[in-house]
Amino acid sequence: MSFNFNNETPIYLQIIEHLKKLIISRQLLPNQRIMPVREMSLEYGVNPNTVQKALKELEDLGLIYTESTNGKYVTNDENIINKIKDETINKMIGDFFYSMEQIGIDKNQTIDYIKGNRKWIF
Amino acid sequence: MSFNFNNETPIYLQIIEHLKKLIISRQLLPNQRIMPVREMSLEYGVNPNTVQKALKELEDLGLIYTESTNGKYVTNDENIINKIKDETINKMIGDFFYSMEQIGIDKNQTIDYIKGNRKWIF
Amino acid sequence: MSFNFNNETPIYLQIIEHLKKLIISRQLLPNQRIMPVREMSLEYGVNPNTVQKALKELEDLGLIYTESTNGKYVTNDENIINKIKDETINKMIGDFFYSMEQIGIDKNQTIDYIKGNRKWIF
Amino acid sequence: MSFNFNNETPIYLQIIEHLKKLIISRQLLPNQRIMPVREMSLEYGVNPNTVQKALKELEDLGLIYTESTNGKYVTNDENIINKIKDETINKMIGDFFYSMEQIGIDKNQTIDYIKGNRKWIF
DNA sequence: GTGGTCTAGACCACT
DNA sequence: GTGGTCTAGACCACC
Repeated sequence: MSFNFNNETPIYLQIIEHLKKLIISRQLLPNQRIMPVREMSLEYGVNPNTVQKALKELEDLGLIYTESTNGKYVTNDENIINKIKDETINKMIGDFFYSMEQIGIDKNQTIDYIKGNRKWIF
Repeated sequence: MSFNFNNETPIYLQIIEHLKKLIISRQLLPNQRIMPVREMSLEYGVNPNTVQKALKELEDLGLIYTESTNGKYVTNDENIINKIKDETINKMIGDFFYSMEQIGIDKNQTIDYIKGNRKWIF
Repeated sequence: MSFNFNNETPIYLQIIEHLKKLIISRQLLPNQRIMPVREMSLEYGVNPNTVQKALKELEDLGLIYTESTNGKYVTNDENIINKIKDETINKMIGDFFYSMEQIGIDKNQTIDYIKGNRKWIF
Repeated sequence: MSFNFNNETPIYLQIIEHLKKLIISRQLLPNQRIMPVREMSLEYGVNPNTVQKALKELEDLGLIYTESTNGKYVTNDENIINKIKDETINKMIGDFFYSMEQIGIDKNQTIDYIKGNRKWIF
């Protein structure tokens, strides 16, 4: 895995977001074992404590659970996953509308663009 | 004006993007005079050369023009403004869809979210 | 390389014109590596930033491209080179006719001189 | 008269070239009285001595003559005028061919361009 | 070692 | 006071 952090956001938050995305996009499945902290810290190229801090928060969120001495696993609580997924999606959509409003495109116009009533290329 | 730069992107590019948004959102109107380079550098808290570099690129883009010894002005060429606006919108929409795909939401699902066939809060 | 700049034209523009000539006259070939910025600045006897500015504009023109951390190279796009070459030739011919008109020789007379219907020495 | 000097060439030489052009292009006619030195120095915005030096050289060339106390006049010797005109034309044509050779266009190709066997726009 | 960015500060031309 | 150019020198990311 190659990974680039940006400098503005604390690294542990970036790791949280990254693992969140892996879980809600089903690249990490419920009850799947998560890579050990030490290994993950090597992958990310950061201090194990930083990874530990990120995993702690993910566990607080309920996205992972710890089987003591056996490692950490993705939750099998689909409700939690879907809740986080919805929150993530809502945030992304909200940010998107906000960005569009920043350049003078209101919500209805944005929806028009998306629905193709207005043309665009990408 | 208070302004926070992030560390990942060159300052002059952030200035370009900021001024671009002001122009395409009509917060700066065609033929409107732009703040002098030195003054703008104080506002942004950066070196005048950095502002100069950003404004030079905006002039290359055709978004501003210079009246020598008098100052710089927003272009009165609506076509240019609209072209840049469209490009900006397309990029934002493209980035948005890409981010959604990153968490496993394909384009059609994204459109469903936007159109409200799926619920969300923001 | 010894080089004399004149005082009327900005140095970076003179560097641009010089490199342009080297490229369109095939003294610098497509994909040929260009001297590093720092070294070139020593050759020209100017500040590296000045060279940087010139090379940036040549890149904007499409005459050179950058391989990040490796150096800068002449474009391999023959169309660009020929386009710039044509523009340069047209400008030189236009300037020449204009100069001749300044001393009362119109275009047809100039062509007569060139074709040798009128004699001259050089 | 508005006049811009460049910084590379001595001003008196630029004045010489300017007056030469006026004479050989027949904007100043044989036996026509030339503007007094003091007046001309005001027109050019330079020191009268500088104008004086230029006129002295033009007189050495035979392009003007002095009627003591009455002023200076353009020569009525058409041979001199034509000789200088030819020299000027030859120099301009030579310079032009040289510039073209600088970008890899030899004399025959240049003539082709001029005669229109090759296309150009201006 | 490579290009790229940025600062601090100077000087110039123009008006 | 305006934009534009230039220098000297620093730091960064990339490999």
